[in-house]
Amino acid sequence: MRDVASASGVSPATVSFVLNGVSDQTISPATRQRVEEAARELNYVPHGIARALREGSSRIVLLDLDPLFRGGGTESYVRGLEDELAQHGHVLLVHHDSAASRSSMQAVIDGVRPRAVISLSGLYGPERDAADDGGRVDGLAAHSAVQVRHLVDAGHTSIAFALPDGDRATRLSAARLRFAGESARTLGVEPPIELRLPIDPTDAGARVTDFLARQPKVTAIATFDDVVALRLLPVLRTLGIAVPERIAVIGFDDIEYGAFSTPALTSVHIDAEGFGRTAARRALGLDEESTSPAVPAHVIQRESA
Amino acid sequence: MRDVASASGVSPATVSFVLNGVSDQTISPATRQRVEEAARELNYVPHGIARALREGSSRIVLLDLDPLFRGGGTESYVRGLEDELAQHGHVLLVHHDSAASRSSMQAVIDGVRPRAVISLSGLYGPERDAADDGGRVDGLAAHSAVQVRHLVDAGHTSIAFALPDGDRATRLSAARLRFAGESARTLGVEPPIELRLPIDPTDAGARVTDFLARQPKVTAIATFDDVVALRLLPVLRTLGIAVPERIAVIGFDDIEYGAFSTPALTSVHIDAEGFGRTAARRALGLDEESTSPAVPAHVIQRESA
DNA sequence: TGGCGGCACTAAATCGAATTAGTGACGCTC
DNA sequence: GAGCGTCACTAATTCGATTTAGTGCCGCCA
Repeated sequence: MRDVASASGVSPATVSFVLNGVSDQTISPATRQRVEEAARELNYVPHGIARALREGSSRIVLLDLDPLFRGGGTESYVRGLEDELAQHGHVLLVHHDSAASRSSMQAVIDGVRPRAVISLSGLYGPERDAADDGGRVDGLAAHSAVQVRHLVDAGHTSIAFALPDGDRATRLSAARLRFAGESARTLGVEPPIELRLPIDPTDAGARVTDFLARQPKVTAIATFDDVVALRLLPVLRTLGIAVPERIAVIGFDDIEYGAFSTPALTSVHIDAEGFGRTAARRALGLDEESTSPAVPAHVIQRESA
Repeated sequence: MRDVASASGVSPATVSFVLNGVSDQTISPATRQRVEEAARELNYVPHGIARALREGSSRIVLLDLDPLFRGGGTESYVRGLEDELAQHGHVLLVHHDSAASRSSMQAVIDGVRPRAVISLSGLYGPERDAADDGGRVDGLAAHSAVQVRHLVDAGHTSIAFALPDGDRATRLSAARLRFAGESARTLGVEPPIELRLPIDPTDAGARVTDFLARQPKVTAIATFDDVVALRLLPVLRTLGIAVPERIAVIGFDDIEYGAFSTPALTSVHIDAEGFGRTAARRALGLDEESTSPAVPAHVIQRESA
């Protein structure tokens, strides 16, 4: 900045005023132009660290991402966040919160002094004290409702909810199951019955056979996400269970491969990018938290439900 | 820091000396202890931004991650990086380099002044001017060789290399194809013939039928990764092509689901976490770049090859 | 012609740590 | 007992921007 100042024959303070467009300072057009030109000439870029020191926080927004959140629209969510932040001169950085480094989050925060932290990690616990996620969790509830409603509208009254077996995504899938239960209740049907699907297709087949024997009234399965649905479909096929005639299946996320399964997977499309944008705007304090975002979800109707 | 200084009755400089263990300063044990205690008491954490300003760069290492690198061991790679960096007081932050924000990378660098940047994005172009990746690319070449050698050792002399159709991962898959070609040549067989596999299984079936009609001598297919292999297997099954009898298939990455396909997928296991650790050590200048890391790959022999 | 207000800037403090150049006190030697 | 060296610290500068409190100059009015 000092170089720019001396190149344009003014003081560093003036350069700062010009480059930041400080409104309560009067700068003559001539000076303004000289400074701008000098800055361009020397291709000056503000030193983010110095600025952060003075301002108290950097222009970085931190996303605390649990491996839990692989897939499930997170990629789009990140894209939305990043784009929107870039539009306001901020930058998104992701901290991948592996179990080993759980404690490192504080170190990261102390190290970068981010403008805001968006934490998806602690979001599904009972406390919900993490930063605002752009309504993505609330959206999840609303979107679970869309999934269940599609089945109920089609006449199903006894529904199962399939989620992955093992402890990889327990908190998130527990939340989804809860949301599904709530919306079922609102729609006047029984809450979905939990069906944990093992990874091994043989085990899964046994599990499904057993499940359907115990729950003969079940005619539809909503799944945790499309990945589960795409594992479920071949299992049902091997068992000779017709989809959607005997059992209807609806996924969640609308991933690419869903269109190519047999039968093609009906799913719920979620505008994760929109949630990302909202989260960004809220993190920067541009939107009111209270205004609930109208990020819609809709059913992608294909063959399986 | 000033608080710690006055609490322990010394100057800020002394606090800095104590807390950073500056070696060419003599501090009396008594003082040292008083300072350390005061720091603990006030739970003082160094202000990363201020430190970064003084030192010229922050204790952040930036990973520039292209969506290209979804999967394929990247998750483990990140874990390895993060763990190793944490061990040396550094922190990993990931910049998700979406196409829209390609230009934002410079902004990020100016904003955080990272200690090092590890860029996987530009790594497969002809220039290779990006930062050291811990030998992951070179590893990729070596590991491609492992994949091809397994087939050659089993007596195959005419090999295909299956990669995803579409332009999502072109640069990376082109590199893999090249590496496979090189190792085939070294082993004295013809370089693998490219087979692009469309996502739609029907299209894929047609493509494979056509391919095998044109290349009747092909008896084995090495794939870009396990995901491609897991798409290929059902396609071959539908076409009535016996695996591994008529066509052997070997994947790459050793993902979890590979053990549960029919037939179970033979694959190459890669220690991506090890590459991450190496990349971290190199980024911090702890290892020589020249010492080639002995991060091994080995074949996970199952049924498909 | 003295005083006042506004314009267009500048000087200097500030953010929090790291670091260089000292400084006072003490011990030791000749 | 003057001089030197070591020990155990401290004062003050630095990093690069932002920001507050001025300052000099000009014009205008009484």
